[in-house]
Amino acid sequence: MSTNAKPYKETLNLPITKFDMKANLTVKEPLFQARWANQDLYGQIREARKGQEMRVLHDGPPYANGEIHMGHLLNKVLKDIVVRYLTMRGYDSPYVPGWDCHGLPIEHKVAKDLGSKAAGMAATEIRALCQVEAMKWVGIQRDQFKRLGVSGDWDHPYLTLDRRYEAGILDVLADLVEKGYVFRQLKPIHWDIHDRTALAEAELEYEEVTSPSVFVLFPFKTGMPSALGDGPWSAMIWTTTPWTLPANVAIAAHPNLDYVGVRFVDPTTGKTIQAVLAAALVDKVLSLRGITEVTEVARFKGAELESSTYQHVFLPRTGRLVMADYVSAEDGTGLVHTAPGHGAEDYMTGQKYGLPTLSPVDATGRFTDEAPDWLVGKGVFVANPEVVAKLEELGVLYHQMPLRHSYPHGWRSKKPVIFRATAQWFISVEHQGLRAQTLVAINGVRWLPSWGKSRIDAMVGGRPDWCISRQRAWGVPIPVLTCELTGYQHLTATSVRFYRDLFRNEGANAWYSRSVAELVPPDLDTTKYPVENLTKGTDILDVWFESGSSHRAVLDEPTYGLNRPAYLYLEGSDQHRGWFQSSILTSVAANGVAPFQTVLTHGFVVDEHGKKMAKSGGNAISAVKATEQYGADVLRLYVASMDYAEDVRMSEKGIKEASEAYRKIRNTFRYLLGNLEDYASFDPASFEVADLQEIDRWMLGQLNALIRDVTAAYETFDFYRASQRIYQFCSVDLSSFYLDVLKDRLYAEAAQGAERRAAQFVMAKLHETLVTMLAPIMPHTAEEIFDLTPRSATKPASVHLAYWPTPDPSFEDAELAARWDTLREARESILVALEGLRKEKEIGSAQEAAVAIVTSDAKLAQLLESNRATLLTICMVSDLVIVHRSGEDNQKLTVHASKSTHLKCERCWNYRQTVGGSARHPSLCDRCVRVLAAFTSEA
RNA sequence: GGGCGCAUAGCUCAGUUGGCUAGAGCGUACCCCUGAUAAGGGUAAGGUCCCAGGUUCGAGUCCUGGUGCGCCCA
Repeated sequence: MSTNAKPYKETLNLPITKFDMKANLTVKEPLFQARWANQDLYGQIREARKGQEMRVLHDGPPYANGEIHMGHLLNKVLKDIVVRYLTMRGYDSPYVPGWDCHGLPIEHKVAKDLGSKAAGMAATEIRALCQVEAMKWVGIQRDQFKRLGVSGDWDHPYLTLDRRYEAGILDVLADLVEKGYVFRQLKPIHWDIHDRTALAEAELEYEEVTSPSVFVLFPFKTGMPSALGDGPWSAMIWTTTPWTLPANVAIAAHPNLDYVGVRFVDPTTGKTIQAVLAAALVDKVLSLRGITEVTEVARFKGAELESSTYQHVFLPRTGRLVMADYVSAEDGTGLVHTAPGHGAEDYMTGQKYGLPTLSPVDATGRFTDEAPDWLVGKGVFVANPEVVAKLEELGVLYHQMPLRHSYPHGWRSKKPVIFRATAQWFISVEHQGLRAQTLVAINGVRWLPSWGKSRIDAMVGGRPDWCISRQRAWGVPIPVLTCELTGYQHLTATSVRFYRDLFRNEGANAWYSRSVAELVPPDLDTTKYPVENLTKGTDILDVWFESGSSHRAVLDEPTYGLNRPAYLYLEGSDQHRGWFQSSILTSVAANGVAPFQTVLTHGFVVDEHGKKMAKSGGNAISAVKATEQYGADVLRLYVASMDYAEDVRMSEKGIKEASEAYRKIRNTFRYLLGNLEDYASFDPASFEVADLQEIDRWMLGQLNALIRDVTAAYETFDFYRASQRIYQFCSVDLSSFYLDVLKDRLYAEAAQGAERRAAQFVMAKLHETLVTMLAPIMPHTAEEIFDLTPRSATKPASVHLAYWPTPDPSFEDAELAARWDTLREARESILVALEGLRKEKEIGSAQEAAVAIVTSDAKLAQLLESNRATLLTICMVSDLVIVHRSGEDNQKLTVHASKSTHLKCERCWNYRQTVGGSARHPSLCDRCVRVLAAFTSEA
């Protein structure tokens, strides 16, 4: 008999499964995706949840340009996890992905490809090329998002270039026009005087140039700080753009900086000069002309200058001193020449103080007749020396010198650009208290993390009016007709709605392709403004206005089947300034309420050192390549394992660690499936709960706790808590404990016996629960597992149609759980003792050992004694005795382990006293003899 | 320069209202098993809790100031 160990092995119930240990995700995932597409799983889910409470995660549209990167992956995977979870919880949670298709980067790309040809092309032609470019990337990104396993209505996404969407944008605009939010105002923008075109920040290239820098004395008129005493005093300003002096209306100082009034003698003219400038810059400025003798007359804070006025040096204009935080004592004089028509900061300050925005310069960079006579018709750069000469002539030029500095140039013309004020369209944030209303609406939204609220609060609270016009071709036109004779501009709610309907039928291209006569809206009086005098506006809307209108264009659009307000907006934290803000502003202005109930933000993907991940930085991991190499489920598990509220660190090492975690989870399922292979034929209705052993009940109690914890984590979008909890459960509670302990029962007991069936009952529960709770994170693997799940007749067609698990109250047992804590502690001590024996080469497996526990704690001894059989089982040792020694002071237990003196059962490998008790099976223990007897009779 | 954040073992995370001899899993090292086997089990080592002050009997936890990193703005 000693030679036929093999036949005994064949009487064991060893695991069998078709579920491969090797995931092979890169091959399998596309197959599952194809299958889901074929069976229209997304449609099935919609159908299954029809009529249930709706929870819409409204997709923020990524820009249709370039391949997806890790930031996209993070964002889309988080969204998909949310949507899948909500669906399993029974909500109707549709997901309509979108793309932001208009805007500068695409137009810029097209213009670059066209080169010099672009100049002569019609807007319609450029727009057609832009559309092709945008749609190309929509296609590419869509495939890449789908490859990540993101579930949604990919065949019907929303596109901002879609006719319906364009109409939606104008619908919002019409509301805002109707309510009086939209107005026109001058604003300085970057202007290329060579190409006669407006430029965006992204179209500027900075190059070194030499400019004439001048120090100019502007005489104070009134309100100077009293410490200065009697005048005359001058404010000394410094500028590198003398040509902007005709537009000077103010001088800016920093309120907290120290300023001084100094008296010195001009070494050339011998005249005494009294000038005010920043205290920190006096020595530097005077040394420019070698002046060493100086008297400080007074010293004061910049704030004291606020009420003073001055006389413009060559214009009959009184300017005023204003306060600005951007003023520094780094260079210049600490007093900044301010021309709101010729600078971005100047403009902001001008808005704050209600200063006029002067810009007496035409599109070619020549002074208009609003400028002084001696400048009219001259180009601004040509005029620089003339302005300097004039200053000198007037005796207000303290000093001049050439300065080498970086200056913006047009990307195409390569020529220096200027700031020039042009009329732009704005949305007033003060009109009808829009700012205040928005702040109230912000207060009613749930911001996650909570600091998101203070962030957007500060941004909305401090933002200026919203400039919504752009001088570009690729976007939705601001549909305004201008009468060239009178200058009248027609933009009314009626006209905008007229174009809305037109765009809905023909798209925004109609504005460019149709004649003016065809575009006359019903409320425009052509007797007053004859058609021949009308021209079409060439401005388009800011793309943030476009995407910010998605609550109207998408959520309110019946064809998408969504609703408003959205349950959730989920984007990176940069969108507090971007989409969240543009959305809530337009929504509050148009509808009076926020478009979302909850706003969840995530951080940015950074590298392993916490540095930003950038293509140019050489530290970027390609999302597309990583997916091809590791599989979407691994990356999804990786994303789900990190707290995205902060920056998300991603590295090759991290992905490898995620792969290991994935394999551990996968193997746990493989083991569950391997032992459930014959469970399909088992009727669970015939199962007696009473057959469950104590460890099984304990396990089901643990599973309840797991369900509760994981559900709570999903509810608060803390997926990392969920995935880590599940992972540790698989590793600690299952693999290294419960499933390990279960082996003896699963393998050695009778296949159909109550002992093994009880174990399988628990394993089936574990399997079913875990696969459901993991499905949002690893949808492909979950489906693969679900396919192989026993009792396939009653289960849904896909795990993604299943419902979220709930704890089973019948397995709540606090007494049992507490007792098991003690038992597991005892087990820990026993394992340490076994390791000692192993080191001494006394034993290999635990089964070879016999253990004695000694304790002076009577209660503990009693508890252990009454659970002796259980403890024996969970430690997998062959023998166990508990000794209570009352005299000793070892309160804790002591473990004595030794090699078992029993013989090894050839079938179950336990060392038992009963081995040899059967004549028929002399190498087996009594249990195996009993099982074999039944086995034989069954067969 | 300003606003909003973040900083605990190699990695990912725990550490309620200040009481910690700072925990978990993974990874690592070593060992066992060979009936989950490109698997499984065990044991162990690993931290001046970013730095410097302060409050307190006591601070990873509170305050102040730095440093580094991210987003947004200038």
